Amino acid sequence: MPELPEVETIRGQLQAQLPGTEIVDAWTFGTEKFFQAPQAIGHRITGVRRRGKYLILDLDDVEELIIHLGMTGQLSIQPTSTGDHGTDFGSTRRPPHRRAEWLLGDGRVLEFTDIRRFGRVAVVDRGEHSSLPTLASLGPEPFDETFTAEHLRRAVNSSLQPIKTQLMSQRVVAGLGNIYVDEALWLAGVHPKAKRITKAQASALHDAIRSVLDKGIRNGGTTLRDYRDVSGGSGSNQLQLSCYGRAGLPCMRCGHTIRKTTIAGRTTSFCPLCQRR
DNA sequence: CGATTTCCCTGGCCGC
DNA sequence: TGCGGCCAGGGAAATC
Repeated sequence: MPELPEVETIRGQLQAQLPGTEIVDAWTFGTEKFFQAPQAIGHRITGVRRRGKYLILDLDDVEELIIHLGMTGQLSIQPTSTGDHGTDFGSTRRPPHRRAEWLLGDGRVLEFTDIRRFGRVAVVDRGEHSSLPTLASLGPEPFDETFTAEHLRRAVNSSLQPIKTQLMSQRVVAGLGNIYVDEALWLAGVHPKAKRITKAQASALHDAIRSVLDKGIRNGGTTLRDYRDVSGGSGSNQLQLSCYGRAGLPCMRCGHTIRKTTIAGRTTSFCPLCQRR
């Protein structure tokens, strides 16, 4: 369940290791979500950016290799010296959930493993995101100056959908998923089914969103089950969660029992006392 | 066009 | 021990 903090952690590690290297070969699992991986062959990686939960590897500043990790996607970089790969890259035996690999000019291999195949790989002209509708209509980055409390209030109040549904849509603000939405709403004291928020609530929620994401990044992400960084390491933010996954347990602020409900098809935890409608 | 629903996937876990 | 059933959930497509 990589959300913004997990993807940002990975982005930083890739940015430290990839720029300047050329992609000289590629392999793909072959199904629709991954088959574009070889289109990156022949390009040099010039930088690694992130938009929401999407990783964007700039290719010669004219194309982009876009990787979404979905629910269980993991990236790793292996040196050739491990002997992991044979001399014939194309016919190397691979683990069962490997979805794509990119052979780099210096012999290293960028590997994409994704058990449940909710991830996705795309190669597009720079900035051409129409084939990825969510990316194309993504809201502002939460740490960008264009993401303000007023933007948040206006966007939320312009729709009749519950606030959690809106925050999950990626259109109001980019990068939040189930974990950090529950954390932010709890921290701000806003009910997940609220349909209108006051200026004071918008301000509190704006700050809470930045706060929980910043904390997540500083903790190297939340590892509940599958998430690992590029080195295979776990994050530690799962030890710092205040609300997500705590249904039935006492609220860490007021002691009332955290309740569980379903919103937009997603399990939602909240404190009925701290987060009133 | 916006809102709602369904589907994609597999491993882990629970109860019998 | 084995197995059916359920759950996790981001995003895209289909439907309303």
